[in-house]
Amino acid sequence: MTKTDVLTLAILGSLSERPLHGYQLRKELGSQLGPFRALSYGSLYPCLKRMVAAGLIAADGDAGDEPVRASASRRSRIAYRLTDAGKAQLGEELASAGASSWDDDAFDVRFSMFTKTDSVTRLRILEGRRSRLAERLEEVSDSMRRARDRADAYTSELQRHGLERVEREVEWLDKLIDQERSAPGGQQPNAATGGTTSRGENHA
Amino acid sequence: MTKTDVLTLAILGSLSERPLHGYQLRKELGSQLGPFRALSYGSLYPCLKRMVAAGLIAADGDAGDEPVRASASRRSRIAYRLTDAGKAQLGEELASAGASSWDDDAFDVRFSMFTKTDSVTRLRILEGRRSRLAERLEEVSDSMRRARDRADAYTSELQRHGLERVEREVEWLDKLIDQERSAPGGQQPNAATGGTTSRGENHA
DNA sequence: ACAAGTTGTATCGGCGCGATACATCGGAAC
DNA sequence: GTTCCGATGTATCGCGCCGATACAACTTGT
Repeated sequence: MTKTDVLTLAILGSLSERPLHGYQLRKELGSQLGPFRALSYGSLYPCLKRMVAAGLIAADGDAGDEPVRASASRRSRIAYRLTDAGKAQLGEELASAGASSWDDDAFDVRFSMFTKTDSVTRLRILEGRRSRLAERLEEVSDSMRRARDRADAYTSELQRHGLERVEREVEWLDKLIDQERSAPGGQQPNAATGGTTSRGENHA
Repeated sequence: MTKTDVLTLAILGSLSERPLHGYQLRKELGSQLGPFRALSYGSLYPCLKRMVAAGLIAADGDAGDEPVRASASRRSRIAYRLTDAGKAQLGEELASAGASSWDDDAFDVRFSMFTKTDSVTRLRILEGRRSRLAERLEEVSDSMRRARDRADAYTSELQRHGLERVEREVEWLDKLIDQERSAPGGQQPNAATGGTTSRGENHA
């Protein structure tokens, strides 16, 4: 119920913009989350099926993507669109900020949908992610201290590098948290939507 | 045959030091590759079974780990040790430097076993990894250039950060490659260990 | 006109993960 | 002294994800 898996959430997000079929969806998500971690069809299509079965999305015969070439026998394609249940689920998910929002695999997805998220939730997720990373920092340095002599130079170097990588991400998050605090409304370079965002309770 | 999967390789490496049972193995590997990506029993035990079936390892009744408390009914544990076939497989794998040595998930494992690897192979793996990362760099900047206006600020920021991360790793590799070139014998980063490191056939 | 590449949907086997279960042992609490 | 908790230890189940693969129709280059 409350356990929307990451891929489902990502698809929900993409389809909220416009209907898409599988192939497009894959490209979209692939480049959204960086070209690495490109999602495979072996996960996509089964996931779409699950979502249809769950009533979150519906399959239309075709996507209204290319207004040109109206008649003739179009290549077979299946366009998916959000149902009301899907929209509801997405909204619910976007408003939430639990541990599942800052796990390794989930954080990127949530972050890439931040324009659809209100400022308070954004901040909560950013901070949650930061504290998760801080835990890791502890674990790694502990582990390095403990293994001081036992570990060979290459293993140590690997750990050192891993530690550094996490430290960098913490710095990145700190920067983002700062920005979010100083401009909670939804201030983005090229999104001039003067919308519904802040009402009442924001600002910690 | 030639397709040794990553977990198998990691286990082969750990067991080459001394016999271990599952629980120890998990800790060992977990801290070797950083405390994150802690390997689960749901993969470990099945993998051990596969390896036994393949003849790479053998199961003894007990590990000779704690010389104290000789008698009595020891807790049930199964110590695994490498067979000759396992040693051969490990040796073969360590001498090889194919694409499977610098994939995302495999590289760390190979790197953490570098003390067991000769200098020429080390350099090949390091350079292979570097060029893989260089490809990614290209892909990401392409993707960012292409999505210039379409992407919202958060998605762009995510991509920018991803790019930076890859750049950092390339720098790290460059440093390592430099060190490896200037001290091919078995010299390690900052290890003043005049100790146990190289014995036997080092230096190609 | 024909080949080659791109778009598009779909499944299969296998593996890794999280959850879970169940036993034993050491030590701390009371 | 006994009771209970947490670490040690082995094992399995379901399920999601991946890589490989197959197949079909459209598009473009030559």
